[in-house]
Amino acid sequence: MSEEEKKDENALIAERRRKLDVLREDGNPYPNDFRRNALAEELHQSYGKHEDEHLREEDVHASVSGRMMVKRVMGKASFIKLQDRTGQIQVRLERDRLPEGVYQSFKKWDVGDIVGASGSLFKTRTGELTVMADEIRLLTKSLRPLPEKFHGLHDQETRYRRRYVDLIMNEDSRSVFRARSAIIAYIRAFLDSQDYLEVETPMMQTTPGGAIARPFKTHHNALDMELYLRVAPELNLKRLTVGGFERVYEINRNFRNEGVSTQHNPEFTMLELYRAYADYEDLIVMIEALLKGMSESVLGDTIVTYQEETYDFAKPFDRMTVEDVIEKYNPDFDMTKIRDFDYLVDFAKKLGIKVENNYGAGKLQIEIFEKTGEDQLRQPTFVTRYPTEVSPLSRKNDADPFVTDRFELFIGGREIANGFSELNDPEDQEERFRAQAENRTAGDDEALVYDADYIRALEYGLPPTAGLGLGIDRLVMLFTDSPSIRDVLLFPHMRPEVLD
RNA sequence: GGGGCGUUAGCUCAGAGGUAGAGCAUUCGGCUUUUAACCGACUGGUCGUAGGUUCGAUCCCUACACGCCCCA
Repeated sequence: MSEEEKKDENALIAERRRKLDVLREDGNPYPNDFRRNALAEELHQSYGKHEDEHLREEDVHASVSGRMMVKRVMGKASFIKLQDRTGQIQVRLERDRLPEGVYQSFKKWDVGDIVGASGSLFKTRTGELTVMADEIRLLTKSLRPLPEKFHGLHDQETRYRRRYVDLIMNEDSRSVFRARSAIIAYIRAFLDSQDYLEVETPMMQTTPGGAIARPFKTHHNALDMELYLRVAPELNLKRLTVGGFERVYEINRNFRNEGVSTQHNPEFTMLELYRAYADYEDLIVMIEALLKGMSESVLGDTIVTYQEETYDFAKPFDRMTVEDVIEKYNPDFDMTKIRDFDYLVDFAKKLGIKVENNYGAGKLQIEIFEKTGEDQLRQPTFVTRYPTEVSPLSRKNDADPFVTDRFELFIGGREIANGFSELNDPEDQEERFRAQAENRTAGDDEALVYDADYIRALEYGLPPTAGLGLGIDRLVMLFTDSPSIRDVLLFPHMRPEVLD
């Protein structure tokens, strides 16, 4: 880069680029032959309690490396702090303990540079464990200044767009993503121990299905065909259950072409699992055990605090039916008319719900439920008996075919999980698809698409099965007390940034 | 899609219709146990973009972009 171009650059970056030029003259400023033998946290664990005198007697040698987050120069000696994946460790540099000229070069290094250092451990007057460097090297020159050390990086937009800077600066952010990883690892261990098989099914599909949602469309050039990004893996996972994989799960991305909000990202992560010879009641038991174990494992406590509310995952969760919820939160509702179409239409309209002409009593119930009850379900609550009309893949209840053997789990007013006994009667499924197709013709572009191969699979025989979907992002929000889904996604969807 | 708020130095933030401010960072000097190190000096800006009003706009008005929050 010419001096001319450097002038146009931010002065701070230009200054560092000049330093880089000097470093290049003396060799490679990006060496890859330094090897550390200790991590910050290990050293604090092993030697944090030792007295200075004791450390000096033992003469413990350590090689550490990481990003230089603090640099305090006091004439001929300095303290720096290196940050590695486990934390920070202080290093002391004294001019006269280092080879000729090293200290002079070090003074030109910047906060943000990646540095490796070796030396003996000691403790400072204030008791901080420190490496007294007898060797120190610059391992990567950083050209861009980090945010200010005290206030850090606060700007939400920059935190999402430059997640790398956010992760360097904010321990809170790092711990959210460690928790996310721990949650997913816990789920895998839990399911693997119960003999579930983890599988991967296509994200690009010719027929999107498995959920009532609008898909993203894309195009395959060589085959010259339209493809859809999946809205759910459900139908494929049940095909595998037909194939004899009696316990399967997939943890991966779904894509839904909807608005973006604090609760919704266009791509999000779901756990879906299917278990043959089980029903939705078995799933309810399983979720309670899963969430209890997860909170113990990830948080070390079964009490989860989210935005000033607390939820106890050690207690059995509340149970209500959809109709119970409508009754509880609509005191003026006449429950003798809970399935009366005309009454439901009037009631819905009074609530300001836009009633489409293909709505039946079941859909109207759900609209009223969502408008008046959903937000109120703060404590973990299984809501059961979802109308058949809005549950096209669920098994009808034997005693009451208006509803299905289905539940959704709500925590903090939000849907976290959705599960049901699967509909394995191919003729019933065919009728449900037809009804959905009619909705689609009527203009509902979220309705299910008729999937003839899925019917064919059911015709071979899907064993009695229970299936569950669990929203990982919302679960992570809950466990990390994050108000926005963007806080738990490493790279949340953003409109493109204009970079010149 | 509608409403509200925001966008000023690398970062965190003040500011007022009349030559743009602080702290930290940078640069230079000093300092061999610092902890937001300290002391001294200096530097750093198309005030989101484009129009408009005005003698004069970063400030007022309009549109747009991006973000945050709420609503559908």
